Amino acid sequence: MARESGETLATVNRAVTMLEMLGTSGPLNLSQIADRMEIGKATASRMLQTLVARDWVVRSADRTYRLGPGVLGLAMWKAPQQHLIGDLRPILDALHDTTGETIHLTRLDGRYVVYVEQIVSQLPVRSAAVIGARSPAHCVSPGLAQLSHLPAEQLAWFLSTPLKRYTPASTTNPEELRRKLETVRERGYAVNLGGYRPDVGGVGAAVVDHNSQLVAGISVCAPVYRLATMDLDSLGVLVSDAASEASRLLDKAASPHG
Amino acid sequence: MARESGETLATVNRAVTMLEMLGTSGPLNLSQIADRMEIGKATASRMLQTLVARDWVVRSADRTYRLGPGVLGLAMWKAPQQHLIGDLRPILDALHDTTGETIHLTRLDGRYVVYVEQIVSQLPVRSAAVIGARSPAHCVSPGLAQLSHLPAEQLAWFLSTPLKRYTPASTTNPEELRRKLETVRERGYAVNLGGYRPDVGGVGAAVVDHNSQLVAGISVCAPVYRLATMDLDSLGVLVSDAASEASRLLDKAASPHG
DNA sequence: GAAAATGTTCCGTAAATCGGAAAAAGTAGT
DNA sequence: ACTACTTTTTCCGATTTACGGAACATTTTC
Repeated sequence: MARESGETLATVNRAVTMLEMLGTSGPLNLSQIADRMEIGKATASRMLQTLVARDWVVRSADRTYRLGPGVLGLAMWKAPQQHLIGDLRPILDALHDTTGETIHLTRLDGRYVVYVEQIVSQLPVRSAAVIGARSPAHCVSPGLAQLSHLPAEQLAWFLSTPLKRYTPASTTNPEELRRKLETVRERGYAVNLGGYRPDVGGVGAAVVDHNSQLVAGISVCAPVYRLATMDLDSLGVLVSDAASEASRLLDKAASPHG
Repeated sequence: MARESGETLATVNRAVTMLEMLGTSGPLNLSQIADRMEIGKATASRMLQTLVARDWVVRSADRTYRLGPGVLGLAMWKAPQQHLIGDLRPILDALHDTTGETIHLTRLDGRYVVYVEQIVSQLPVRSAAVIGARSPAHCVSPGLAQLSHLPAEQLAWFLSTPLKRYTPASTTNPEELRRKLETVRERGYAVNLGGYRPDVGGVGAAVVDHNSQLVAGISVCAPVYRLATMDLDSLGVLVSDAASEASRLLDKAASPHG
């Protein structure tokens, strides 16, 4: 074989081909896989054993193979999240440039928001989260923004279980929270002033897809003392516009596949 | 290295490790990846190039790598496909029992149909496809049935590029094909007699969802000599009814999730 | 139970892959 | 624009790995 630059790894290519085949055509048995890939059964057997050992492929009792939780976990959770971050990064950057504050991208997870991505303020006093960390959705601006887009049944469930108090500014009355969320929904953004950490606040808005399904939250997060000096309406419009822009961007990214 | 049975392929293991790492900790640059995996940078570079070439990894302008649409695609294929086959299997079975011929479930993919599922005839002479294989949409009955449900712009695109001839029975004139598709649309089923393989034909109909969006094609496929002995109108109605039943079933299956 | 089909292990050997070093490309600071 | 530094890519000798045919083992079918 000629040694050319840019050649790709044959074994890796074979593994990718096998996984893609199982994805489009699985379940398949060993002979079918070997035939379609035009490789020896011994070769196919070894590769399948390797992928089975890693839970990337599962073998059933009927001796057929299909994709396993290892790769499906990547495909269904990890890859979409990375795409979300990658696609939305320019919008987060722009919002950070405009405000100079810490920007968060979050997703709603049960009763919490999870911090998926952040751009940290360079100001001397700033607020920052840990990626992967969680905050109670009803106490922070990105949570409120996302809750305001929940389908009614899901919101009813959320409001039916006790709302914990973290600070004097936490909202713990379900009816009060419901009214608050209606305001957030109409206005397009949510404000939190010390609802979870007494000295931390933010302004957040929800990113929804073309079916109005909730995708994520974008928020500007800052020390309360600095938020108090800002025109919160203007900031809210800024964040809400960023979220709308994100929604459009996600639509554009999705539609070529239609 | 000792040659032991049950050893797994080192290169495949490295690729799996890399992809999992990108999923968990991505985006990462080449040096980070090489350090964490304790492999040479040259090795990491080659593997990343391979995965980038297959769209399983994408490289950003900032020289970081993250999971790509290829991995994402595994989930997209897997989820809708599994659902589709499972739900429609009883309808395919019934059609096979009634006709005794080979039944195909296909999806339109660009200018081709892809064979997603099949039930093979037990008659001594039969037609069969390979799951995952493709046939040109304009030359086979499930393709014609699905093309007849394409939105106008997509059909215009399809007709604007040359229609390849595979046999004397292939339709290669765009206006002729357009008229044919109008007939198919009105009638509810398509007939192919040797348009792709000279001795193979079929009768197909399209499965559409509640928004009249194209989902799949169902077809009865048989040797031409046997099709010639059948009442093609009756068969067409049978297939068209099966496709309608499939559409109803998919609606029912879809609405609890709404 | 026998035959056929399918899958696994063994082993010689060709092919593939490795990593260090050199070359190329990219970034940051002045 | 230039320079220094960092990161990535390419080259190539050498080693390792992975290949497939054949033998063997297991499972399925009649």
